[in-house]
Amino acid sequence: MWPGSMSPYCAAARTTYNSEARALVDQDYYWVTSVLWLIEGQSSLRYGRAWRKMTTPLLMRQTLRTTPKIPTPKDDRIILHFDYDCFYASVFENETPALKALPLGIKQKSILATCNYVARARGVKKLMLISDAEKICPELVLRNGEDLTRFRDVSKRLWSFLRSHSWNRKVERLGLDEVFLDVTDIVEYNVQLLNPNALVHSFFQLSEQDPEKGFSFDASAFFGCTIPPKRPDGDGATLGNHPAYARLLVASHLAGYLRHKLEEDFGYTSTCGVSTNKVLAKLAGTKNKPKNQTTLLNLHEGDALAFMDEWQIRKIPGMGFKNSQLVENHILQRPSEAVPHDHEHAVKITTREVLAHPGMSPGLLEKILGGPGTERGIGDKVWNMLHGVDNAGVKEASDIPTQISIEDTYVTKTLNTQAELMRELHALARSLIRRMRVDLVVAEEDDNSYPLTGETAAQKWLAYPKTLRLSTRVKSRPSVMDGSQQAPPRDNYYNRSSRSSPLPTFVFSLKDGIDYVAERLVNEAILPLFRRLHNERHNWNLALVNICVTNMVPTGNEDGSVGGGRDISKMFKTQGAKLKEFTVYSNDPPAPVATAKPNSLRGLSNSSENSAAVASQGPTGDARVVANDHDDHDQQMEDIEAEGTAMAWDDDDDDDGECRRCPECGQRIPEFAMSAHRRFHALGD
DNA sequence: TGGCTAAAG
DNA sequence: GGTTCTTTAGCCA
Repeated sequence: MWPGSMSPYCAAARTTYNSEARALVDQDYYWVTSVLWLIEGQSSLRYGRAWRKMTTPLLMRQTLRTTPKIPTPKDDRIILHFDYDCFYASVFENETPALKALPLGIKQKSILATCNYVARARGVKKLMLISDAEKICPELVLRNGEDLTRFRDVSKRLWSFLRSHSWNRKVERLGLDEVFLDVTDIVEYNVQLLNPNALVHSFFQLSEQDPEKGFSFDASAFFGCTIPPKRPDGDGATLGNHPAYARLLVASHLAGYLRHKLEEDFGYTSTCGVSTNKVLAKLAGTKNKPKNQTTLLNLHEGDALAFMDEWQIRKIPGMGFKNSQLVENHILQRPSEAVPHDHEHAVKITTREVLAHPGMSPGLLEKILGGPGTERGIGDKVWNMLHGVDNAGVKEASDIPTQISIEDTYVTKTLNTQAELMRELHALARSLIRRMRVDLVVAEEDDNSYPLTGETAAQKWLAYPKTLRLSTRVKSRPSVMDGSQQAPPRDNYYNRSSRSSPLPTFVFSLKDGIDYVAERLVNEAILPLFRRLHNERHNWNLALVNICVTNMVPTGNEDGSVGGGRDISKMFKTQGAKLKEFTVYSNDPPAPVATAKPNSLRGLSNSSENSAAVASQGPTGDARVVANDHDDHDQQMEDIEAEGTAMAWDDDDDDDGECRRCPECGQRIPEFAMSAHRRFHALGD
């Protein structure tokens, strides 16, 4: 298969790109002089160039005027893109293997979030209405996927596995079911290891230290599919004469191995794309789904472009609905009002058509897509993407999410009463605290360094979120009053409004139960925010409530997370300062006569367990400072309870004066919250 | 900080 | 009859 005349791979693998410089004159591109190229700052001595052939002087003038720059492909990286096959469905199938043989759909409220391939074979599609799906496939087995916990857990496990095979920690998760890996280093290392005389019996070393750790593979062929399909007789590029070829080939085997392990060890089949940047890897992967992989052989200038040509621009990651439609409207010379704007109108146009459009250039794209409020440099970015050039790096793995949020929608039955609100707020707050403890707390390995915790299972926070945010969305009521044609504003994502405040530090106490912390969070922080959003005491018509913690301050530790936050006592001091602001703010509107204290937790907060231990695990070990600070906060919180909360539903109070003692916990509960409170007891955890 | 938009799965 | 639940990122004032 390999001509004997080819040079040894080891030498070839070290060949620089200079030796690969080539001109592609046989495509209908423009000629641009290299001088022009240099003037434009696009010079590249390392890479070959695509020369665009100009056929007419007119075109030449046009080209020189608009100077479309053909982006320089940077193909010195190797990127893998993993996509777990119908992930949500697979999670349920792994829990209950009998489901594998049945058509399975995962629902979220009234829509089908996803379904397995058995269901797809019967015509069921993702994002269908449940009612439609059941019509098409009455035997469809449905599972509820509104609670994402199980998916998050599995996603994290699979991600950790992939991460454990990375040398550079560049392992980026996209959603729950996709992962990018930059494997340039590990692949390059293994290319050097290839023995040209024994390709069939190659060994892939997964560890630089331990040469035994790895797997055998056959380097005489690609693993999985390739684009273009590899002809058995070869097509010129070989392991010996093309470095990118060797890297992609070796990478295809790594991808195959990782996919195999994901399936064997975890039970998840996946699809993988192998290429030199994120966009290409992701697109390549979609060519053979499910349970397969595809390596894009973009070995020569123009290969990436040829690959991109066929794609509808809407399918290119990063090209969303809005931008695709703007481009299509321009190409088809269609006024933007001409297309139905309400529903997602399919954008059909392909990369080829866009690039063939007269005068197309980064500048023109900037004109089409740019403007106030839009991303700067969008023209260049899209232009590059259409050429298969994507310089975005794979982000380094971080254990710390930038934000944790939890929300629920109330589409059929909006929230209107305080009881309903309290019930939902408590439920959301409990989920949030649970999530914070799962995602932000880790076991502390070194137990003697924290004698002050006095706890058996030493745990600590990876990061402390500083900010709490509450967002709501109200469902617009059809206006009965005016018969005008004015359509009511659409109830969409963007009709949210939000308020934020510092996150009280008691949420970091791991000693207290979730319910207790959640209850306090609702009463002491979320309700005040709610009142800043809604003056009315009821009839808000809430269609959505979201609570979110963000603004993470890493505690700074061994795990490679970005530094800062070393000194925890300092961190709590800042929080203290913030909390003072908070207190002031809460009192800012002249506090009304506090006749009653709705939601007061005084009964509970007097109990001795309540004192503290917030951050007793702080790495500084400065217990005194921390504890003092915390006491401060407690005091402030008491203040807020006494005044802030009472202020909250201020003015004309007719019913909030009455509080009753809960027979179960003895807490004083305002009348309106009593039913919610009882349910709270009934639910247990 | 908060509003708003866009995109992703 | 019905569009879920998030996360990230960017611009603007």
